[in-house]
Amino acid sequence: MSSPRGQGAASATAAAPRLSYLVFRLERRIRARLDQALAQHGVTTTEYMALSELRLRDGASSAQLARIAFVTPQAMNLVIRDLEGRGLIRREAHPNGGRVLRASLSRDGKALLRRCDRALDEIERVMLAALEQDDRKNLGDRLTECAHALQADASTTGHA
Amino acid sequence: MSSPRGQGAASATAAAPRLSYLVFRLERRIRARLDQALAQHGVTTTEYMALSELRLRDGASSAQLARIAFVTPQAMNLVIRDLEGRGLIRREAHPNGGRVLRASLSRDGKALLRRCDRALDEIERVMLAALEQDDRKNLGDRLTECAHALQADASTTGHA
DNA sequence: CGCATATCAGATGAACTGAAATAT
DNA sequence: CATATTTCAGTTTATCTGATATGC
Repeated sequence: MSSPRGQGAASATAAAPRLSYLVFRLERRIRARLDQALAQHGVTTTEYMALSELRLRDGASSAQLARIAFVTPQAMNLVIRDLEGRGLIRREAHPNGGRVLRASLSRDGKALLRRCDRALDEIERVMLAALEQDDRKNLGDRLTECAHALQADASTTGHA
Repeated sequence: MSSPRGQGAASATAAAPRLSYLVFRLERRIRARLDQALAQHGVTTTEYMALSELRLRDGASSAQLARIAFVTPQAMNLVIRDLEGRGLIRREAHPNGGRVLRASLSRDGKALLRRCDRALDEIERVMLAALEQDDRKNLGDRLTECAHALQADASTTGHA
């Protein structure tokens, strides 16, 4: 692959990459590095995501987190119970009753989350080197808007 | 500092979500819908990504695609050979020799890719409903910059 | 021979489906 | 009883690691 192929005016590619494709590709890139970095802290990326979500929604139940993350309650439960067993989160019965267990970050969990954040910050430092501060905020806002649009809209897909 | 907005003391949330986290979350949302949509065309999201990458880099080898996607050559080879068996791509020996097999989209592959694109466009229509045209282009450009920063920089990880 | 590609084979992990127990 | 959460058990799928063959 040493010779630069003469595609000519190939820049005008027939089909532009979809935004989703760009999201997938970037996710793959970040994940490859994050997996490696988090392993040094004894956490998987999935666990880190669960902990992060718990920071945003303290007291969420396993079932709630599952819906947020678009996985089955069983899958999330495995993660949550494991995190609990390692003392990174705590769970207590919901005041309103039911079988609901409200999960929240423990002291150790918060500390670990901070360490993971720093590892991720280092990755993002490289990733965002070329972006101005305004661009970063803008990027975050757009990503959030997109995620919300897909979350709220489950009805439009084909729900009666 | 074009504006005195700053985080101030107002929305001084404990910890702002990292951009990577927003990327992960959005990827999860898109994927949940895309998996379902693509299944109707008999394609997995991984396969769709491989086909899309092949559209951008016609004639790439399986090993090349693996590096781009950050997976092992074995994993990519399984996908590629399966796609070949289904007549969606074709492979031919590299003119320069070696064992390299240059892969390219077949007629059926291109047609399928178009159908998948349309399914994805429908998802993106919902996802991007709130974004102006300029925002979309900007979002795409930023995502691309980020991905490139992480691709080229594999060496910087350990050094300064 | 060294190196890269392609491919065969087994091992692993993270998700899923199904079913059961608990609690209002 | 109906519903929702949690949890147990088995299964599938997609990846990985290891090893082998081929071709400069």
